Amino acid sequence: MSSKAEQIMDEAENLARSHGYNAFSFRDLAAKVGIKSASVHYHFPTKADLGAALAKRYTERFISTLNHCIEPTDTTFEIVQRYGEAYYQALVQDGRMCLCGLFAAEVDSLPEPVAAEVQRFFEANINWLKDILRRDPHVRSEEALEADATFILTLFQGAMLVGRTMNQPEAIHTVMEKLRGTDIYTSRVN
Amino acid sequence: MSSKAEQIMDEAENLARSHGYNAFSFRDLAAKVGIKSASVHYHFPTKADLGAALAKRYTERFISTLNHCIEPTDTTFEIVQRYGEAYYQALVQDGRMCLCGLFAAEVDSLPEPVAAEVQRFFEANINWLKDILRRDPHVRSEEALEADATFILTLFQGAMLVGRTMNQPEAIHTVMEKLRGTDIYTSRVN
DNA sequence: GTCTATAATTTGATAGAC
DNA sequence: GTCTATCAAATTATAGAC
Repeated sequence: MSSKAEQIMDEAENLARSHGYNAFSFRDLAAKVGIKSASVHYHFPTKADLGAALAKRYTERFISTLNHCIEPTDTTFEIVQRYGEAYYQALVQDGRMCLCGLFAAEVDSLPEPVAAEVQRFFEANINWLKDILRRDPHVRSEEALEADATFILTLFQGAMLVGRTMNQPEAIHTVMEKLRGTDIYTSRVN
Repeated sequence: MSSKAEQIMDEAENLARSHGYNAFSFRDLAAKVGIKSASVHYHFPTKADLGAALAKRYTERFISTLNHCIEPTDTTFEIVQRYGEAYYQALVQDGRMCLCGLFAAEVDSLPEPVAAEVQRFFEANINWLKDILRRDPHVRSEEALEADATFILTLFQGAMLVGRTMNQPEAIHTVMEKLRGTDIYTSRVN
């Protein structure tokens, strides 16, 4: 991947995380990068190609970031708090949505390859959360793991959506605090 | 409001709840209704007018539906279950999103009057939930009311978003069940 | 209220020069 | 790799006849 392609993806991600897939054009994007729209097509033949590449890179980076901030001694509680904090930082640093959360809303009008990547993002999140919960001394059934992971994912996706719309990013911290009052942290130390 | 305008809104709502605001056109809509796009402009001068009218009607109907399915003897638990069930039914009956949840994702590319209506939808939901929680024998501070209402709203919005994307509407029931394991239902009877 | 016709703009995409 | 030039299609919206 050339550095120019990455630069294009960086700007495209900014636009997509603000306006969504349907509301940014190759011309908007080219203007941000400082090239012409025909040059964008050289790197990404179609908009679907670009969209799928964006969602894939976003997923890989998101999961990678999560993996890099857990220590073997961390409690489930601490890790899930950091998971929520990742959403908060993504929202508050530049006021932008989760790329795949936003794409998910548009899923019915997304080219199929892009929609598939968005599904993979959610799957990857569920699997990551299940792995974290599996480390927990409290043994859960497979269904309980799935349910707990789904609960955490949907809660933060919703909080991000509502928090951005209402210009209240703190909504993410609000639900993070309320999450303490659930049975998710059965083995919580403090 | 003429019956034709309502018919236009009905079809527009179907399209918008599938594809979002940016991915449906007056031509798509006119074709569904069986008229020409110029005739749609007669009823709604601009797309922003239509979008705002859609969001406003949706909010009023959503809150009205909620109000019509509570009985004085209902417990907080029962009412919040029905609140979640409203999301489930909206998703499973026709596979479509909450109109304002979808619009919320697009908020940065929405005409300002439409964005304002979407904010009002969330505000109305928070206020409705706070009123329900206030009936509860368990006394809460104003901040606790706000936090609990935000928690419930964001959870179901997120579950709807993820559930539709993954073709798993049951995700809403999953989080509904997990919601029982929180301190939201402090005064729950059963 | 609905139509035809059309304006003005934007969109995703391609051909071909450099 | 990037450009100019251009295309075909779609978009929001308006004017004016019926």
